[in-house]
Amino acid sequence: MFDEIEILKSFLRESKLRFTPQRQTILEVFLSHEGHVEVEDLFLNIQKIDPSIGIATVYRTMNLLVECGLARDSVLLKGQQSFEKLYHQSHHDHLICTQCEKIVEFEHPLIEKYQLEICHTYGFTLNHHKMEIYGICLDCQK
Amino acid sequence: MFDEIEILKSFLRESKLRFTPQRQTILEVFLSHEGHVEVEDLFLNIQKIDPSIGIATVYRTMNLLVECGLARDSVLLKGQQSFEKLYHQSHHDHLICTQCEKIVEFEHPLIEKYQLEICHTYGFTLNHHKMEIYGICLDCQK
DNA sequence: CACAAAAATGATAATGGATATCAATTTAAA
DNA sequence: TTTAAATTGATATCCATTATCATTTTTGTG
Repeated sequence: MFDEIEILKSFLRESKLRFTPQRQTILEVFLSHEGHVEVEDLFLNIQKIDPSIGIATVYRTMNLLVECGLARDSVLLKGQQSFEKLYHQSHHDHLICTQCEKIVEFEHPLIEKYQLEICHTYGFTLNHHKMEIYGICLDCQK
Repeated sequence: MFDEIEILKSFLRESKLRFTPQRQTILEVFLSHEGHVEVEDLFLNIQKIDPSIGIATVYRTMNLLVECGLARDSVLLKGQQSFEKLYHQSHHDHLICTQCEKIVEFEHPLIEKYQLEICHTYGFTLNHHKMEIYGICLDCQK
């Protein structure tokens, strides 16, 4: 919580931008969400705290959070733009139920290893990866 | 080429829809593309063959192709809707250069194996998966 | 503390991709 | 051939996101 605000502050300082109450509120509400957040949900929760904040500022600020590495675009929900936390999150992949759209996050160390192999084979320098497995969860199988 | 048209035809028959010249043209142009196609590119190439086909028909037909399993939404390019072939394609994952956006398709048998393990752990029935590795390709490293 | 310059904000207009509408055309089947 | 249903293309509409702009806020300087 503390760290993230410091990261945003120093990013803004370096870019000659300003740390404003609106930006703080938006960051805090974003951090309070687990997993993947759509802009709409984010906006609703932000307005509970400060109804004067406009949707344009939310979009602008979320783009800043992506730039400074605190958030990234989540590619799970196609219709709307959505985000997930990046900093202080252990890397995880996604198991997605195709029926109820439940999302489970998981880690598998060997997948991390094989992606290195693959990069080597094709001469790529590894950056990051995304893996999504689609299936039907226990609840929906009943 | 032949198979795909038969699949579309029988899907349309079952749904009491009709196989039209426009739908045939759109399917053929779609199949002639390798990898991931944006609607815009698809539309341009369709118009070279039949300039009277409208953009609405392209969207409508692509949705039919997704419904009958010949295509699926590609999640690589976020801005525009884009598609990739599903039928007669061996399953592959993607290696993406974050600099030039080049896409290399690869397969790794062990990844197929570990996703089964993961599904078992969480009680999911496996459906399919998607994996994307991001890095910098040889050309861009120079 | 006051003041000027730069940046941020909120309201709203503009944009652009995707979908809905509708009159005209085409198709299938009787 | 005739009729009902589906399809088409043109275009209006929708809606998420971005751009614009007048106003407000912030920062830093004297």
